[in-house]
Amino acid sequence: MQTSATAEQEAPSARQQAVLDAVLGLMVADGDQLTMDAVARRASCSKETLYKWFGDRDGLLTATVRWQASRVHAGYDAAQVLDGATLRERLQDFAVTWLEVISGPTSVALNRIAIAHAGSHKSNLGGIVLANGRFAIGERVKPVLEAGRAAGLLAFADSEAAFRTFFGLVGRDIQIRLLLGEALDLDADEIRRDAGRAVDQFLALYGQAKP
Amino acid sequence: MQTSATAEQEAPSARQQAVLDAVLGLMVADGDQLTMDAVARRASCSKETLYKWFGDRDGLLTATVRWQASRVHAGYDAAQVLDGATLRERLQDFAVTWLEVISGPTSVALNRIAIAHAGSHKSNLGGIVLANGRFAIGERVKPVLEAGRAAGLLAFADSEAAFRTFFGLVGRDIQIRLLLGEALDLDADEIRRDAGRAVDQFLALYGQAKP
DNA sequence: AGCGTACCGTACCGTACGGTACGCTCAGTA
DNA sequence: TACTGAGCGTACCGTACGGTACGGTACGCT
Repeated sequence: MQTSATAEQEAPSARQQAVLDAVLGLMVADGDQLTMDAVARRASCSKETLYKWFGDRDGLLTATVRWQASRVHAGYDAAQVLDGATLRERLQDFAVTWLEVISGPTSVALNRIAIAHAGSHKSNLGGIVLANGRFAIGERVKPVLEAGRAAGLLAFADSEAAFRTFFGLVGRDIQIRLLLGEALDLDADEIRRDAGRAVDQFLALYGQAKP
Repeated sequence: MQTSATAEQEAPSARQQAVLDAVLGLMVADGDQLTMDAVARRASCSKETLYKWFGDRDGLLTATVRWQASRVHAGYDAAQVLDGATLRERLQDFAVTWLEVISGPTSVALNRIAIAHAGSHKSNLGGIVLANGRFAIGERVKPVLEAGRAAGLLAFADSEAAFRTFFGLVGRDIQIRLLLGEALDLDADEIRRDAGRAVDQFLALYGQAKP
């Protein structure tokens, strides 16, 4: 039996990671040049090895998406008691991180691939990207919101709905514009300002003065 | 000289429109079955005619995007003096329309194609989609916002920034989730509720009691 | 009637790409 | 040294698809 890094959920070996990085590199460099030949050439490996490791093209893409996803997750530090400044800071961090992710070339390229794939329903990259992007951050933000509510700093009924508003205030039209090819490069300063504005707006909508 | 519906900006003939509708139908039905053969078959026309009319595959796609765009635009009724109820109503209309558009299968399919295309930079469908989607609605909403400000109902410095916030509050995570393949069908009721919530939030952020 | 034009249907061509086969090298092992 | 297996490079196969060519038909126009 060969070592498929797709069917089973084994972590890819170092060599395999290098291959997946090559795939990411190609995606970023030129989205539609993403052929098995090109991958093999760039990764200096043989196509046969690619097929042995990843099964087929879809398996390679899936493994790549998972590999990238595995790098994005940071620690889930559970929030304890919050004061207003800490809450603001935590939200600001999330907003900055999210804006950095979605405006990064890797994320743009990966989302393009996954979206193109979502049209033809085989092996849903879209689901994986959603699970590790939009939903993963939701699961990380919602506890913070709930801690904020527990501390009397926020008021909302449904944390999912509150998070979605936060998401909208942070992302606005940025992701769709990038995906559709607009240049639009955000520097760190602009991201910080954007994140700050989003947090201010969110707190204006959901915050309440501590009684 | 042949009648190219691409190079020049002539409106497509009725027959050509039928062809473009066939393309849209194929896009919606099965995104990656979008081959020139399939289009010709579905439109009951010959491939040669397709090439004569649209130049090449890209030209056909471009014409299709333009054709769909030409159908979305509604009238630009200039806003005069606004009272609070009218402003809210206008914003609600925009929000409902926008949500209907982005959640429609045609929009999803078209955006998928355009986004996939945006990876490989030839003939930017992405630009056309942006111009006729995100930016077109921006140009329609901003005058309303400015009229609202003129009437003392809204307060903001930058109408573009205010619009982007509105855009984020309305769209939130819906478009990206749909593009990535989540099922997520919104019925008319949910859209109306969503739009209402977004407008409430927007007014909470930017509204001001009339002095 | 004769001719041109527009178009349909279909056959065809070239190429790019997913997937496979095979020979070669080289490290590890006994 | 001989054997094994992993993996590189390359050649190869089949097919799908973009694009072209061509015969046939319907409909003007003169």
